[in-house]
This record gives sequence, C-alpha cells and structure tokens, in this order.
Amino acid sequence: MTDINERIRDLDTGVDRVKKAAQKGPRANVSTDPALLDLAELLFFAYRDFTREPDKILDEFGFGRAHHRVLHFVNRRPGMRVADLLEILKITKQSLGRVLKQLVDDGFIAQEAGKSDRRERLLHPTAHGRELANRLAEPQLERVAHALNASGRKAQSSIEMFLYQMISEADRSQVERLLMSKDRQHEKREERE
Amino acid sequence: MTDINERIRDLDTGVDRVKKAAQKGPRANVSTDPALLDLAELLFFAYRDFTREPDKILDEFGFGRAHHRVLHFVNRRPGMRVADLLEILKITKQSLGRVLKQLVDDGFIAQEAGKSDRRERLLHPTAHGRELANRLAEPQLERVAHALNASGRKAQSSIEMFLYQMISEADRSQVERLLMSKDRQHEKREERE
DNA sequence: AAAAATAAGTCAACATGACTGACATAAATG
DNA sequence: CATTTATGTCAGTCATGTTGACTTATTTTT
Repeated sequence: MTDINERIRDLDTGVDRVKKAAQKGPRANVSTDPALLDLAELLFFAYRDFTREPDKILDEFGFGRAHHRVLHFVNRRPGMRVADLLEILKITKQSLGRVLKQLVDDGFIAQEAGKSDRRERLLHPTAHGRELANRLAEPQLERVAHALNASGRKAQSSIEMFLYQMISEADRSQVERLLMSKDRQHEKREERE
Repeated sequence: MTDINERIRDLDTGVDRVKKAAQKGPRANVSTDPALLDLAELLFFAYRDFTREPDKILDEFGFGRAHHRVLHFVNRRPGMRVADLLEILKITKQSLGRVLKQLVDDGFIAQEAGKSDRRERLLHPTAHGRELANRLAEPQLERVAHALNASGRKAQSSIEMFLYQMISEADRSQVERLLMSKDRQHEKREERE
C-alpha cells in the first residue's frame, strides 16, 4: 500500500509533464482525436454506474445522492465545518442545509460548536452515520478495486493523476489538501474511539 | 492516433487480468485500502468539474445537462432511435421526452421515420445541433487532453481500461458497441454531407 | 465599547430533471 | 384480426439545485 504523501507528491509531477508537452509545439486540435471523445463518454458511463448501487441503498432511508455526498465527506473528515462542505460540493447553503438538517435530525451526523470559534458547527458522523457511510462506500470501493485490477496496479498512479488533472486547476490544491487531511484524521481516529 | 478497434480489443484483456488477480487468493478487504477511497473521491471531483463549462454554455440556450447528454449521443451516433437513447441514459421515456421535444422544437435535432420500421423515429443532429454539440464538447475535450498529457500518453490505454471496467458488467458490451458504432458513422459522414 | 465581518441557519419562491402509472397512436408481426 | 412494439403524452410527485433577503451568535476590527 503506497503512502498517501508519496502518492500526492507524485501528482505534482504531472504539471511538469504538461509543460514539457506544451513545449513540443502547437498542440493538435483536440477535436480531431476521437480517443478524447471516447474517454469523455467512458467517464460519463463510469460515473453513471458508480452511483447506482448507493442510490438504491439511499432509497431505503428516504435519502438521495445529495445525502450520500454530505455523509461521505463528513465521515471522511470528521470535524469539518459547514463552509468546508459548501466549498467541496459547490452547492448553495440552501441546498446543503436541507439535506444536512435531515441527516442531523435522523441521527447520522452530529454537530458541535468549534472550540476556538464557537460560531462554527463542526460536523461529525455518529455511529449510525459511520455505518451507513461504510455501507454506501462498499459497492463503490468494490467497483474501483475491480477496475484497478483490470487496468493493472502499475497503472494506478497514472489513473490517479488523470483524475486529479481532470479537476479544475483552481480546485486542485484544495483537493490535494483534502486527500491529505483525511489521512491525518485516520491516524487520530484510534485515539478517539 | 490509435485505431478504435485496436483500442477496443485491448479492453477485453482487462478481463483476463481480473481473473488472474482473483486466482491469487482471497482479495484484501477493499475497505482497508485508502487508495480506493481516494480514487472514488477523485472521480467525484473530476466529474463535478467535467460538467461545469458545458453547463454554463447550456444556460445561454435555456438548456440543462440533460439536453447536453441527448444532443451529445445523437450527434455522435446519428440515426439513433429513441429506445437506444433510453438504454444509454438510463432514464424514463418521460424524462427523455421533455428534453428531446425541446431540442427538436428548437431545431437542434431532427426526427425521421425509420425506413424498414416506420414506427421508429431516427434522430439526427441538424447543422445547429452539430455546432452546439461541438461547442459543448470543446472544453471537455480540452480537459481530457490536458489530463491525458499530465498522466503520460503511455498510460492512455490503462485509463481507458479503468473507466471501461468501472461500467457495470451488464452494460459493458453495450458501451463497446456504442464506441465502435459511432466510428462507423464517422466514416459514413463524409458521404452524407 | 461600538461597528463590522463572519459562520451558520432560515424564509419564500422557483427551475430542472428525475420518477410513476396510465393511456393513445401508429405500425409491425403473429 | 389480435397482439406486440416504438413512440408520445397526460397528470402528478419528488429531489435537488438556484436566488436573494434576513436573523442570530460570535469574532474581529476600529
């Protein structure tokens, strides 16, 4: 299992590769390469199916995909603020408020005032929340594991790089921080439980 | 530029790789590998941003993401039937009907009765339709091209494989056929225009 | 200490795109 | 002629996104 920091450091090397490629002269017109459109379609299909099993489970609870996203990130990064979630999901306070309220009311997420800044509501998954988050993650992880096996584990870093570079440049560093921060949480978790 | 059939043939080798990996004994529990969750999150972020620029363009026309999907597939595979679209998008006739009607009314898609079966409405993009489809595709292709450059072109087939294997098994052959069929259309296009 | 900024929650109103279930029409097929 | 199929449509519902304005509690700035 590769270390997270190692993997994240690798993501940066992609930038150099892009610069090098750009120096090779004017890039071929993107609309002439049919492989690009194939990839775009594959991404659509991959994502379409990626959300299917969780959606079915969510139905049992009267939840939707929006609840999944909120619960996932709160579970992954306990202690997250509401503002952080808004940044990640890129939705409005209104939209988030609705689903968050339901998750809190139904006992999947607990709020607690920040210690240094008591205006903040730090979000934590409850035991039920963790359980549901894991159940929702399972089919998705199976799917990713399968696809990873099929593409050869050697390709894993390239795939991470590809997906990482698909993120808008302005948001990449935020995601990078997110990937690192949840790992720090992971280490801390042993103490808390 | 790799031949499409060669690339699709490659997709099948992934199956063998999965079988081989399975023989190595009981697979490690997927929930213990943090890299899998990272990939799942990266996929979320990649898709989140993948749809942003097109969404903005669609706004100008009073269209939404659903219109994009319909127009994209009709443009990619002219002559497609309504039933094909339903299969691909996995939505109901009702949902499709609404957006399709708008695209037809606004002159982006034309319908024509099938020759062998006149119940079928074969869907074609109009000149305006092709223009809009290309405009919507452009930022997405740029994004994919960028990400591909960053991950190294050598990794391209692994990335295609990964995304392909993320598709539910039952739908893979359908997608494979789709990827091939639009290419046949591509060859024919020269004659028609 | 007063004023301004910030974090969060809430109100009302609205749009989009999903869903269900039933039904209509035209054409093909047995 | 009866049935099946491909498509379109009606009516109603729900989930999730939007905007803009406003409140409350708390922190920060002046």
